[in-house]
Amino acid sequence: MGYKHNKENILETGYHVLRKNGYHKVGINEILKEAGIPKGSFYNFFESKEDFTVQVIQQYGRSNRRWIEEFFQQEMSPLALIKAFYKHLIDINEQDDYASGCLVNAMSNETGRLYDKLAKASNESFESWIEVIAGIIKKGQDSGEITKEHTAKELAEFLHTGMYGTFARMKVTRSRQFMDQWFDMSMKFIEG
Amino acid sequence: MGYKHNKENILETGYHVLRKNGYHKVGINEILKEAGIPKGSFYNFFESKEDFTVQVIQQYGRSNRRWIEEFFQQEMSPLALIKAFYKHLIDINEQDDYASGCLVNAMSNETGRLYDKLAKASNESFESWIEVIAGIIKKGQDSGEITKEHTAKELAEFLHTGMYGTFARMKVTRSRQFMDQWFDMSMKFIEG
DNA sequence: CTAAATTTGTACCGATTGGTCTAATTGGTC
DNA sequence: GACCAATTAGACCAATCGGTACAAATTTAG
Repeated sequence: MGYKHNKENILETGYHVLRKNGYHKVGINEILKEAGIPKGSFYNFFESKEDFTVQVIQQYGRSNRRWIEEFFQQEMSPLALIKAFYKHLIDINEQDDYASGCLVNAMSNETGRLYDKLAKASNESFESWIEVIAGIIKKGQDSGEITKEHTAKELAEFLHTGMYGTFARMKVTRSRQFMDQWFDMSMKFIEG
Repeated sequence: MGYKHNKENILETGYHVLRKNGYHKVGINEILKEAGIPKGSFYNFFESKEDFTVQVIQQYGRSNRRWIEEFFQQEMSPLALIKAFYKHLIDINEQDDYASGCLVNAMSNETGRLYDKLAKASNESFESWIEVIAGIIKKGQDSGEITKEHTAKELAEFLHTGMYGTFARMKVTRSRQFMDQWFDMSMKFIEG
């Protein structure tokens, strides 16, 4: 049967709260209230706020990797897949009213140099996504759609960190203008 | 003669503390202690923590713009200036042990969608820098060194937001590897 | 059915948060 | 020297911070 609460639901709630507000703005009590659990349960499952956040990042890292893999199953050419992928991410941020960006980008910027465990978790999630994206880019290089001037991994990192950079602009301008502009320029870049 | 403390020094202290730790991690007391001033003086000069941070961003925005303008006074071709500029920024971050990145990037990501005044200040600082960088890029386009495939402003924004994106990676990997990689790819991009 | 183990719920902890208040002091101007 | 405004100093505030303690409730194992 299991008990009343379970880790996965708390982590899911934590993901939403942390993605929107960042690490230091959010208190444990806010997560408890949002998830509807008492403090005793939280500290039964998690050692500390930092340990909790590490697990939030890890769970999101895994589920987002699965999502990316599924996205790339669609019947399109590698270049078309990459374009559809990043266009879709921009759309998601627009629907979110430019409120959050990516949890890993937010955690990396805010806590990456402050807490080793959060840095490690953020880095591992990022790298696991890059693996998948680089895989598709490699296919595009083999078919001649994508430039061979740089390795597939370099191109994947260039694209994904480039998008992260636009999140800062997106949040202060509350607009997708810079993301669209980045998209056009970046896609031109990888086409060679 | 003036009184014991002055706004500029407090703002300067605030810049260092906020750049390293972000907005929500830092308490007023930490800034007071670091700047060596009592709370009464702080709230004599500033209405609130948010008002203080706005002024920190504004003062840094102005002084950094002056610094960029001076940097571009050096006797080099526009393309060489752009390269020297971004290489220098990477060097600065290495000397800082990858601890901080850029205040405006940090504030934009952490607070851009949370506080209107901080978003406005961050945006204005960023745009004032882009103006100067785009000016040099324009000269490079006129002399044929830099691609005309995109406008000078678009290229400047692409470069600067791209660098911001690598700050997230820099902070979690504590390395300049990604910044160097970004530099090589971006400079190839603007050369056309 | 009982005993052990786990989870739940809440009261509580010292420390810190952003901010207020007021009295004393300082500086510039008649 | 007198006067007033600005500055300085720090005690104080309620609210919240991350975390602990522990008893009660519940589930699982034998």
